[in-house]
Amino acid sequence: MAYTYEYPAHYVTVDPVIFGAQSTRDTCDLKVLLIERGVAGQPFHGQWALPGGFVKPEESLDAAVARELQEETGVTGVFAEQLYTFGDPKRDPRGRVITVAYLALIDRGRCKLQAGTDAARAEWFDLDRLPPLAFDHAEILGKALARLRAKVHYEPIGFNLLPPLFTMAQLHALYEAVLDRTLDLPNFRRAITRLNVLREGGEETNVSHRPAKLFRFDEKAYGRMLRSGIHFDTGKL
Amino acid sequence: MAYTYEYPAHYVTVDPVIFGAQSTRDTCDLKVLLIERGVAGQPFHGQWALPGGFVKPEESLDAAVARELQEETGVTGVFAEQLYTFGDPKRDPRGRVITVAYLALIDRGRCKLQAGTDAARAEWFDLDRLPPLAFDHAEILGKALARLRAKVHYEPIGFNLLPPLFTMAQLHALYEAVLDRTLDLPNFRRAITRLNVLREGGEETNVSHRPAKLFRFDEKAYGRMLRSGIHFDTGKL
DNA sequence: GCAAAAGTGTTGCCCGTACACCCATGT
DNA sequence: ACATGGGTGTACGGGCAACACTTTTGC
Repeated sequence: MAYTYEYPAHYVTVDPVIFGAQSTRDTCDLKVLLIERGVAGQPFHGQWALPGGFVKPEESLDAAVARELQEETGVTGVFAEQLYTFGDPKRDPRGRVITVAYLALIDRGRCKLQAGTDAARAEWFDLDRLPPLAFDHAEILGKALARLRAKVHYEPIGFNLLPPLFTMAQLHALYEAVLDRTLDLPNFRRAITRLNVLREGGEETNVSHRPAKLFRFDEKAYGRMLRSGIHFDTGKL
Repeated sequence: MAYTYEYPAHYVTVDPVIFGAQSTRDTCDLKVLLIERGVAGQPFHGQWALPGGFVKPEESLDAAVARELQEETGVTGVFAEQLYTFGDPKRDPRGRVITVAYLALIDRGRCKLQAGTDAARAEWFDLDRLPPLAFDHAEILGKALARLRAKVHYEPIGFNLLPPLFTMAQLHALYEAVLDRTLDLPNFRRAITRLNVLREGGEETNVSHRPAKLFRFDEKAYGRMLRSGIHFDTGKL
């Protein structure tokens, strides 16, 4: 290396907040993935925490998160976006650790939970029944949930949280779960349709009523929309 | 220290993108503060860059930014919010440096520019006449500008960029400068007034036409609004 | 009185909301 | 035929956009 610095170095971790949805025909429950800290002698032993890990020397932050996500969920290509960086000097009792938090979204149906190296077990938790969390992870989780709710209004979330083919009712149930309030289904349908980011993909079968159309997210159409400068905007939904 | 880690450490810097506005009666120009890298033998010597610096061991990220801002502008209490963290392993040729970028807003009238320890000089640049920037600072600046423009729609920006007392015309000119498009002044006036975050503070004098009312930002009213759960929303302005 | 800039009124239109209503399928 | 959920039509209201209009000062 041609140059070096005369400055102090810091430990840096990434902490993804992983929201997972599981959809049935007309319900959707949204949970968050936590791990139980399993190394005896370490602070917060036995408490629940976000499934983070240290950043390796030659690894970008995004790559570090992708690696952690793969280790925890067994799935690659999980959606994740950077959320906020927490750098209070006292946030880790062992010394200074700066953490870059991420927001990750996944369909729980795709996951095979695997406890990581320093976790006793991994589990999905309801958002209104969270255990006490280690470090400042409660604050991080709060910020992630706020971001998720804000995101709904200007970006096509949900498509990461659902299976590839889904019905309007499922998407509707997901939005209700995320926003924690009811949404008029007819109006929701029109609001989404207006965006032109869905492609039809067949129909339900074997239901004792009119079959629902199935949709898939049209990433190309979404890309075109962004490039053409038109804002994705679901209004107030 | 009771515990230590067996993991690699990283250098961490903060890089504020400092936007500064200068208002006359009916114009407003928005510029960004850059420094010229002044230490011979260091990479990007002689090029322009964001005025960042290393985070000290016992210092929070916010404190590090506040310190940098004070050093560069001579002003304390400058508005700054965290923007994004850039951690590509190759972003600094000397080795791995992770940087936490901040968005800072200030009234240029308050600034006394001071070149920092490793800067030859500091200067305000027009946004459409930027020099080539060192490191990945062009990307950081782009992200900061996008955030500033998005912020306008849901938060009372501008009040950090103007003197304590200002006219509607000045605020209007600022919004036009930030968004880089024209806004109907009568409608703008109503949109702002509806928010109830301004207090009247006298009138202009010595103008050869009807004097404009002067306003100041009412932080208490804004705080009350946030706590009561009402969303600040300027609509599409 | 006139010019110049501050500030108000008015109208049309779009879009979010609420809710009544029709459609397609299995039993 | 009827129950069940999928999907469409319609009418009301609030807010943004455009622009005509009135107000207040200095000269």
